[in-house]
Amino acid sequence: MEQVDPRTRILDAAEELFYGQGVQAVGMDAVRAASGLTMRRVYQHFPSKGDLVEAYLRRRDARWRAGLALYVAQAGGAPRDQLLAVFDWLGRWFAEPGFRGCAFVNSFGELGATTPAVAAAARHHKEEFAAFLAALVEAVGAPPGTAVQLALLAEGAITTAAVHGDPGAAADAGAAARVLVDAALAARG
Amino acid sequence: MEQVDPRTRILDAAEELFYGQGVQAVGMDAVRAASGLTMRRVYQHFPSKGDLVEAYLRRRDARWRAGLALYVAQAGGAPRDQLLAVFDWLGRWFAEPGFRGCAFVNSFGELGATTPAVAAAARHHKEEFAAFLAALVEAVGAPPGTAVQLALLAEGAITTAAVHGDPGAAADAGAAARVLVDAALAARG
DNA sequence: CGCGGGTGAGAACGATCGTTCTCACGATGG
DNA sequence: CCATCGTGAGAACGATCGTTCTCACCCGCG
Repeated sequence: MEQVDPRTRILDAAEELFYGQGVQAVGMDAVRAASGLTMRRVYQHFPSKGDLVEAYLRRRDARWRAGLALYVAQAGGAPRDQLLAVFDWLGRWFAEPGFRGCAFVNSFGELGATTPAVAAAARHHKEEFAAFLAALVEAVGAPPGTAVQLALLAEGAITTAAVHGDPGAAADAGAAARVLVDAALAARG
Repeated sequence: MEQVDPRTRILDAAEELFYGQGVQAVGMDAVRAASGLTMRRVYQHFPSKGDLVEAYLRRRDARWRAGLALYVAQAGGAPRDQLLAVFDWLGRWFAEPGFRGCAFVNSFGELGATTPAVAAAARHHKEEFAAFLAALVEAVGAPPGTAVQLALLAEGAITTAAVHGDPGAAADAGAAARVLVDAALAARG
């Protein structure tokens, strides 16, 4: 029935478990069981748990940013609408079942101090997101500093929504973003 | 020489280790060694690691909020200056050696899904911080929604400063906060 | 003096983890 | 038909973890 290639099945299982419970809380045997494969096959594709963690973060980064970019692009309209669509997208993400905050922030807190690759993955993910915002902000015609501020809002919304279990943080952040963007545009004249 | 009471020594050791490396990455024996006590004494004060983790989070929450409140109170001046002093204080915290983000967010990511007490501690910490901000915002005369927005900025600054190792996030958040507060006052004006 | 209770120091225990190995089996090629 | 190789299934291994136990020792009280 499931003809998905083994690597994908392992990554799917790892992502669900690592994200949902934390990396250290999940044993390799749980990943094996959830993937429906044998231990041998798992280690054949990922020689160590560290490799699996890195692959999990890499794939999640790519998917997350692609999903955001797609949503924003389809939001179409004026650059300003695209910018604010970022916060709509966050709100949808927050409302998904099993949402538990940013996988990179969570991994960073758990392993960042001891596993440089995890810290680097988190930094990379946040840099890419900041660059994405910066491009949108530039299209709007606001100064780069505004992009940094919007990134802080988005970051805070992710964490707040996770801890409080309240997707409404996205709307709060979006409202603040609108004020900041308009203020920056007005100041620039 | 060290006549500090054992409980404090254990909590000091636990805080440094748990915060610096993550809770799961630190074994009870490391806490024992860092506290300079025996295993028996450690378990005498904290019957399980979970108890120690909860005590660590409780004490850190109290200290963190007391430090913030003290700084803001001493900043004196107009309510608006007190509000912005919050971000000064964050900047000083970010610049401290060993800063590694919010202990509660880190613990939440690591254990929140499996340990309800940790999730509750994180929620409580954030609620108290939000309430603190709300009081300052009310004193300024801005609407409550502004406090929520400032909380998102602060939250985002903490995470961003941690992941990028850049204390400048506090200044960025402070600048955004000033804009939001002034805009809210002008709108209410 | 003797003895009971608490202590220090660390070994021991059982569970769990990441990783590797065993071994019977099934497909493949000569 | 037989030798070979890779596989599935899971046991095994060594390390580490949280927690408890052992035991020699020291204290104050009879």
